[in-house]
Amino acid sequence: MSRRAAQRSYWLMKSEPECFSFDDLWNAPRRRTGWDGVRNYQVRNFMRDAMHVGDGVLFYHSSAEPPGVAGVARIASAARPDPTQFDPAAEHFDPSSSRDAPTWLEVDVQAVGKLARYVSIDDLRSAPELSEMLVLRRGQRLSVMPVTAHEWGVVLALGGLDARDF
DNA sequence: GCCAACGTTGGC
DNA sequence: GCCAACGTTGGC
Repeated sequence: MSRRAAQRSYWLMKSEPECFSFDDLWNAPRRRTGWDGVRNYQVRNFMRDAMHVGDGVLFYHSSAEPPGVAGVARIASAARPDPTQFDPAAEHFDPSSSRDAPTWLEVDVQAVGKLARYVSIDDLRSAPELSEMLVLRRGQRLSVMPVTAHEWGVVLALGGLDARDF
């Protein structure tokens, strides 16, 4: 069953490019990967309750020089248990989680478009229409956060893309 | 590398 | 359930 465009949600997802960049996603098999390692309850709840296949994703480079939106992606799967929580060798192993009642979730994210221009955090701050964007808010540390449909369109335009294509 | 912000932990 | 200590995030 298809979802109406009006129900589509948009997200900004942060990754440190030294760890995993948008180009890494673009070059991955089927241009997609499991977004594992989330260990924040609010983000877990976004994945569980509010994300849907087809939602738009602004792929944001944090701890980059400069930080900014590097590409466009989509949510490509429903939420499922994050396998790294069960792996003692994984960086984000969680010994308190069990397979019967997994604490942490992941979703698949798939790259769908390269930006014509990188949209730096200064570019975002300079756009009056983006003044309420959560990623620009002081002290905002969530690695995944919602973006409004309007902000989505403005950011894509700053990146040289037409939101109607995505 | 600094440090403000803020989520989590754990003693009480 | 309070709250101080601690750990992490992420821009600068």
